[in-house]
Amino acid sequence: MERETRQRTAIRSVVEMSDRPLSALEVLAAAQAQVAGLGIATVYRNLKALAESGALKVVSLAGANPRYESSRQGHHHHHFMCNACERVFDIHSCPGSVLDVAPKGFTVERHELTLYGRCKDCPPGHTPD
Amino acid sequence: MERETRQRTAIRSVVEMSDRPLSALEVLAAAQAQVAGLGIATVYRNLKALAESGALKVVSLAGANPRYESSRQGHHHHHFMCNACERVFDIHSCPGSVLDVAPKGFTVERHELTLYGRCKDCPPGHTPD
DNA sequence: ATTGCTGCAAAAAATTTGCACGAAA
DNA sequence: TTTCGTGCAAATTTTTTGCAGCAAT
Repeated sequence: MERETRQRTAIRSVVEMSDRPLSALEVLAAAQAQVAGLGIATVYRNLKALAESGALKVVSLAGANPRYESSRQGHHHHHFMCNACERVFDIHSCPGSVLDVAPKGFTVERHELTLYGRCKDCPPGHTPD
Repeated sequence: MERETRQRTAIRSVVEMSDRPLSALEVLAAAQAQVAGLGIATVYRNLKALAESGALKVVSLAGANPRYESSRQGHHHHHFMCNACERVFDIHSCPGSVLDVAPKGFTVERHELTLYGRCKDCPPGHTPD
Protein backbone atom coordinates (compact mmCIF):
# COMPACT_ATOMS: atom_id res chain seq x y z
CA MET A 1 0.00 0.00 0.00
CA GLU A 2 2.39 2.64 -1.23
CA ARG A 3 0.45 4.97 -3.45
CA GLU A 4 -2.22 7.44 -2.50
CA THR A 5 -4.81 6.85 -5.20
CA ARG A 6 -8.12 8.65 -5.58
CA GLN A 7 -10.03 5.46 -4.89
CA ARG A 8 -8.04 4.64 -1.78
CA THR A 9 -8.51 8.14 -0.45
CA ALA A 10 -12.24 7.98 -1.12
CA ILE A 11 -12.64 4.59 0.51
CA ARG A 12 -10.67 5.60 3.58
CA SER A 13 -12.56 8.85 4.01
CA VAL A 14 -15.94 7.19 3.66
CA VAL A 15 -15.15 4.87 6.54
CA GLU A 16 -13.52 7.60 8.61
CA MET A 17 -16.45 9.97 8.17
CA SER A 18 -19.15 7.45 8.98
CA ASP A 19 -20.71 7.41 12.42
CA ARG A 20 -21.40 3.70 12.13
CA PRO A 21 -19.72 0.61 10.64
CA LEU A 22 -20.35 0.16 6.92
CA SER A 23 -20.63 -2.91 4.72
CA ALA A 24 -18.51 -3.27 1.59
CA LEU A 25 -21.48 -2.31 -0.54
CA GLU A 26 -22.25 0.72 1.60
CA VAL A 27 -18.64 1.81 1.19
CA LEU A 28 -18.84 1.26 -2.56
CA ALA A 29 -22.00 3.32 -2.90
CA ALA A 30 -20.64 6.19 -0.83
CA ALA A 31 -17.21 6.19 -2.45
CA GLN A 32 -18.65 6.16 -5.95
CA ALA A 33 -19.97 9.63 -5.23
CA GLN A 34 -16.34 10.72 -5.25
CA VAL A 35 -14.88 8.30 -7.78
CA ALA A 36 -17.29 7.38 -10.56
CA GLY A 37 -16.69 3.92 -11.98
CA LEU A 38 -15.10 2.64 -8.78
CA GLY A 39 -15.22 -1.15 -8.77
CA ILE A 40 -16.24 -3.45 -5.94
CA ALA A 41 -12.97 -5.39 -6.21
CA THR A 42 -11.04 -2.24 -5.45
CA VAL A 43 -13.22 -1.63 -2.43
CA TYR A 44 -12.54 -5.11 -1.07
CA ARG A 45 -8.81 -4.87 -1.81
CA ASN A 46 -8.52 -1.55 -0.03
CA LEU A 47 -10.68 -2.48 2.91
CA LYS A 48 -8.42 -5.48 3.44
CA ALA A 49 -5.23 -3.47 3.03
CA LEU A 50 -6.46 -0.70 5.31
CA ALA A 51 -7.47 -3.25 7.91
CA GLU A 52 -4.05 -4.88 7.79
CA SER A 53 -2.36 -1.51 8.09
CA GLY A 54 -4.47 -0.83 11.16
CA ALA A 55 -6.23 2.18 9.63
CA LEU A 56 -9.60 0.52 10.05
CA LYS A 57 -11.17 -2.42 11.82
CA VAL A 58 -13.29 -5.28 10.58
CA VAL A 59 -16.52 -5.77 12.49
CA SER A 60 -17.66 -9.36 12.10
CA LEU A 61 -21.26 -10.05 13.03
CA ALA A 62 -23.28 -13.16 13.65
CA GLY A 63 -25.52 -13.79 10.67
CA ALA A 64 -24.44 -10.78 8.63
CA ASN A 65 -21.67 -9.68 6.32
CA PRO A 66 -18.69 -7.91 7.85
CA ARG A 67 -18.75 -4.17 8.41
CA TYR A 68 -15.81 -1.78 8.52
CA GLU A 69 -15.18 1.09 10.90
CA SER A 70 -12.45 3.58 11.69
CA SER A 71 -9.87 2.17 14.07
CA ARG A 72 -10.06 5.51 15.80
CA GLN A 73 -13.12 3.91 17.38
CA GLY A 74 -10.37 2.59 19.56
CA HIS A 75 -11.91 1.36 22.78
CA HIS A 76 -13.59 -1.99 23.23
CA HIS A 77 -17.23 -1.89 22.24
CA HIS A 78 -19.98 -3.92 20.64
CA HIS A 79 -22.63 -3.62 17.97
CA PHE A 80 -26.31 -3.42 17.29
CA MET A 81 -27.87 -4.55 14.02
CA CYS A 82 -31.33 -3.39 13.01
CA ASN A 83 -33.51 -6.26 11.85
CA ALA A 84 -35.37 -3.93 9.54
CA CYS A 85 -32.82 -1.74 7.76
CA GLU A 86 -29.78 -3.97 8.31
CA ARG A 87 -27.68 -1.04 9.41
CA VAL A 88 -25.18 -1.60 12.17
CA PHE A 89 -24.49 0.81 15.04
CA ASP A 90 -21.85 0.99 17.73
CA ILE A 91 -22.75 0.38 21.33
CA HIS A 92 -20.38 2.21 23.59
CA SER A 93 -20.73 -0.01 26.57
CA CYS A 94 -19.56 -3.48 27.39
CA PRO A 95 -20.68 -5.71 30.25
CA GLY A 96 -17.01 -6.59 30.57
CA SER A 97 -15.42 -9.44 32.43
CA VAL A 98 -18.75 -11.13 33.06
CA LEU A 99 -18.49 -12.26 29.49
CA ASP A 100 -15.28 -14.19 29.75
CA VAL A 101 -16.76 -17.12 31.62
CA ALA A 102 -15.86 -20.25 29.70
CA PRO A 103 -15.74 -23.91 30.71
CA LYS A 104 -12.64 -25.23 32.49
CA GLY A 105 -9.78 -25.87 30.11
CA PHE A 106 -10.92 -23.22 27.67
CA THR A 107 -9.01 -19.99 27.16
CA VAL A 108 -10.94 -16.91 26.09
CA GLU A 109 -8.98 -14.54 23.85
CA ARG A 110 -11.76 -12.19 22.83
CA HIS A 111 -15.53 -11.95 22.53
CA GLU A 112 -18.11 -10.50 20.21
CA LEU A 113 -21.49 -9.33 21.37
CA THR A 114 -24.17 -8.39 18.89
CA LEU A 115 -27.60 -7.05 19.77
CA TYR A 116 -30.44 -7.36 17.28
CA GLY A 117 -33.62 -5.34 17.17
CA ARG A 118 -35.02 -2.08 15.85
CA CYS A 119 -32.99 1.05 15.43
CA LYS A 120 -34.52 4.41 16.27
CA ASP A 121 -35.48 5.06 12.63
CA CYS A 122 -37.36 1.80 12.06
CA PRO A 123 -40.87 1.32 13.46
CA PRO A 124 -41.47 -1.95 15.27
CA GLY A 125 -43.05 -4.74 13.25
CA HIS A 126 -42.37 -8.09 11.71
CA THR A 127 -38.83 -9.03 10.78
CA PRO A 128 -38.31 -9.32 7.02
CA ASP A 129 -37.36 -12.85 6.01
CA MET B 1 -41.36 -32.44 5.39
CA GLU B 2 -43.68 -35.41 5.25
CA ARG B 3 -41.51 -38.43 4.56
CA GLU B 4 -39.05 -40.10 6.85
CA THR B 5 -36.14 -40.76 4.51
CA ARG B 6 -32.85 -42.42 5.38
CA GLN B 7 -30.95 -39.19 4.75
CA ARG B 8 -33.28 -37.10 6.88
CA THR B 9 -33.06 -39.59 9.72
CA ALA B 10 -29.28 -39.62 9.50
CA ILE B 11 -29.00 -35.82 9.42
CA ARG B 12 -31.36 -35.39 12.34
CA SER B 13 -29.63 -38.02 14.45
CA VAL B 14 -26.17 -36.58 13.77
CA VAL B 15 -27.27 -33.21 15.13
CA GLU B 16 -29.21 -34.76 18.02
CA MET B 17 -26.32 -36.96 19.08
CA SER B 18 -23.67 -34.25 18.97
CA ASP B 19 -22.57 -32.59 22.17
CA ARG B 20 -21.75 -29.40 20.28
CA PRO B 21 -23.15 -27.39 17.34
CA LEU B 22 -22.05 -28.67 13.93
CA SER B 23 -21.42 -26.96 10.61
CA ALA B 24 -23.13 -28.15 7.43
CA LEU B 25 -19.93 -29.88 6.35
CA GLU B 26 -19.51 -31.55 9.73
CA VAL B 27 -23.07 -32.83 9.43
CA LEU B 28 -22.39 -34.06 5.91
CA ALA B 29 -19.26 -35.94 6.95
CA ALA B 30 -20.92 -37.56 9.93
CA ALA B 31 -24.13 -38.43 8.11
CA GLN B 32 -22.29 -39.97 5.18
CA ALA B 33 -21.15 -42.68 7.59
CA GLN B 34 -24.77 -43.78 7.63
CA VAL B 35 -25.84 -42.85 4.10
CA ALA B 36 -23.08 -43.21 1.52
CA GLY B 37 -23.42 -40.82 -1.39
CA LEU B 38 -25.36 -38.29 0.63
CA GLY B 39 -25.17 -34.90 -1.08
CA ILE B 40 -24.48 -31.52 0.48
CA ALA B 41 -27.65 -30.05 -1.04
CA THR B 42 -29.71 -32.59 0.84
CA VAL B 43 -27.94 -31.65 4.04
CA TYR B 44 -28.71 -27.97 3.55
CA ARG B 45 -32.30 -28.67 2.57
CA ASN B 46 -32.88 -30.80 5.63
CA LEU B 47 -31.09 -28.53 8.04
CA LYS B 48 -33.32 -25.72 6.87
CA ALA B 49 -36.49 -27.81 7.03
CA LEU B 50 -35.61 -29.17 10.47
CA ALA B 51 -34.87 -25.68 11.69
CA GLU B 52 -38.22 -24.42 10.43
CA SER B 53 -40.01 -27.33 12.05
CA GLY B 54 -38.31 -26.44 15.29
CA ALA B 55 -36.43 -29.74 15.55
CA LEU B 56 -33.10 -27.95 15.56
CA LYS B 57 -31.71 -24.47 15.95
CA VAL B 58 -29.39 -22.44 13.78
CA VAL B 59 -26.40 -21.00 15.63
CA SER B 60 -25.14 -17.96 13.78
CA LEU B 61 -21.66 -16.79 14.72
CA ALA B 62 -19.64 -13.67 14.07
CA GLY B 63 -17.03 -14.42 11.44
CA ALA B 64 -17.94 -18.07 10.92
CA ASN B 65 -20.44 -20.16 9.05
CA PRO B 66 -23.62 -21.16 10.84
CA ARG B 67 -23.73 -24.21 13.05
CA TYR B 68 -26.72 -26.39 13.91
CA GLU B 69 -27.70 -27.87 17.24
CA SER B 70 -30.57 -29.81 18.75
CA SER B 71 -33.38 -27.56 19.87
CA ARG B 72 -33.50 -29.73 22.96
CA GLN B 73 -30.62 -27.46 24.02
CA GLY B 74 -33.60 -25.39 24.97
CA HIS B 75 -32.51 -22.73 27.39
CA HIS B 76 -30.80 -19.50 26.44
CA HIS B 77 -27.07 -19.92 26.07
CA HIS B 78 -24.08 -18.76 24.05
CA HIS B 79 -21.11 -20.17 22.19
CA PHE B 80 -17.38 -20.56 22.17
CA MET B 81 -15.38 -21.02 18.98
CA CYS B 82 -11.87 -22.41 19.07
CA ASN B 83 -9.47 -20.31 17.00
CA ALA B 84 -7.40 -23.39 16.28
CA CYS B 85 -9.77 -26.23 15.40
CA GLU B 86 -12.77 -24.07 14.47
CA ARG B 87 -15.08 -26.25 16.52
CA VAL B 88 -17.91 -24.56 18.37
CA PHE B 89 -19.04 -25.40 21.90
CA ASP B 90 -21.99 -24.41 24.03
CA ILE B 91 -21.53 -22.17 27.01
CA HIS B 92 -24.23 -22.81 29.54
CA SER B 93 -24.22 -19.44 31.14
CA CYS B 94 -25.37 -16.03 30.11
CA PRO B 95 -24.56 -12.68 31.68
CA GLY B 96 -28.20 -11.89 31.15
CA SER B 97 -29.95 -8.55 31.19
CA VAL B 98 -26.69 -6.66 31.40
CA LEU B 99 -26.44 -7.32 27.69
CA ASP B 100 -29.58 -5.60 26.63
CA VAL B 101 -28.27 -2.10 27.11
CA ALA B 102 -28.82 -0.25 23.83
CA PRO B 103 -28.95 3.44 23.00
CA LYS B 104 -32.21 5.31 23.59
CA GLY B 105 -34.70 4.72 20.82
CA PHE B 106 -33.34 1.29 20.04
CA THR B 107 -35.26 -1.87 20.85
CA VAL B 108 -33.33 -5.05 21.58
CA GLU B 109 -35.04 -8.23 20.46
CA ARG B 110 -32.22 -10.69 21.02
CA HIS B 111 -28.48 -10.91 21.36
CA GLU B 112 -25.65 -13.20 20.35
CA LEU B 113 -22.50 -13.58 22.37
CA THR B 114 -19.56 -15.49 20.98
CA LEU B 115 -16.32 -16.15 22.83
CA TYR B 116 -13.18 -16.94 20.85
CA GLY B 117 -10.07 -18.67 22.13
CA ARG B 118 -8.62 -22.13 22.65
CA CYS B 119 -10.68 -25.17 23.46
CA LYS B 120 -9.37 -27.69 25.94
CA ASP B 121 -7.97 -29.93 23.17
CA CYS B 122 -5.94 -27.25 21.41
CA PRO B 123 -2.62 -26.08 22.87
CA PRO B 124 -2.13 -22.32 23.03
CA GLY B 125 -0.21 -20.76 20.17
CA HIS B 126 -0.60 -18.57 17.14
CA THR B 127 -3.96 -18.25 15.46
CA PRO B 128 -4.00 -19.75 11.97
CA ASP B 129 -4.71 -17.11 9.36
C1' DA C 1 -49.02 -45.50 -8.15
C1' DT C 2 -48.23 -40.94 -6.34
C1' DT C 3 -45.32 -37.35 -5.56
C1' DG C 4 -42.04 -35.80 -1.98
C1' DC C 5 -37.03 -36.28 -1.67
C1' DT C 6 -32.52 -36.96 -3.47
C1' DG C 7 -28.25 -36.33 -6.22
C1' DC C 8 -26.16 -33.67 -9.60
C1' DA C 9 -25.21 -29.63 -11.74
C1' DA C 10 -26.13 -24.96 -12.49
C1' DA C 11 -27.41 -20.54 -10.08
C1' DA C 12 -26.75 -17.07 -6.49
C1' DA C 13 -24.37 -14.13 -3.31
C1' DA C 14 -20.13 -12.50 -1.26
C1' DT C 15 -15.38 -12.14 -1.74
C1' DT C 16 -10.91 -13.03 -4.04
C1' DT C 17 -7.72 -13.25 -7.83
C1' DG C 18 -5.51 -12.97 -12.74
C1' DC C 19 -4.42 -9.76 -16.24
C1' DA C 20 -3.59 -5.88 -19.20
C1' DC C 21 -3.80 -0.99 -18.92
C1' DG C 22 -3.71 3.51 -16.56
C1' DA C 23 -1.86 6.53 -13.27
C1' DA C 24 0.95 7.76 -8.99
C1' DA C 25 5.67 8.94 -7.81
C1' DT D 1 9.44 5.72 -16.90
C1' DT D 2 8.57 2.36 -13.51
C1' DT D 3 5.46 -0.52 -11.32
C1' DC D 4 1.62 -0.27 -8.07
C1' DG D 5 -3.25 -0.06 -8.23
C1' DT D 6 -7.48 -0.32 -10.90
C1' DG D 7 -11.41 -2.22 -13.64
C1' DC D 8 -13.25 -6.18 -15.58
C1' DA D 9 -14.06 -10.79 -15.72
C1' DA D 10 -13.26 -15.22 -14.16
C1' DA D 11 -12.50 -18.10 -9.99
C1' DT D 12 -13.76 -19.32 -5.07
C1' DT D 13 -16.66 -20.37 -1.30
C1' DT D 14 -20.97 -21.16 0.82
C1' DT D 15 -25.68 -21.95 0.20
C1' DT D 16 -29.76 -22.35 -2.86
C1' DT D 17 -32.43 -24.06 -6.69
C1' DG D 18 -34.02 -26.64 -11.14
C1' DC D 19 -34.75 -31.10 -12.82
C1' DA D 20 -35.26 -35.96 -13.82
C1' DG D 21 -35.36 -40.31 -11.44
C1' DC D 22 -35.96 -42.93 -7.12
C1' DA D 23 -38.10 -44.26 -3.05
C1' DA D 24 -41.48 -43.63 1.03
C1' DT D 25 -46.21 -44.16 1.88
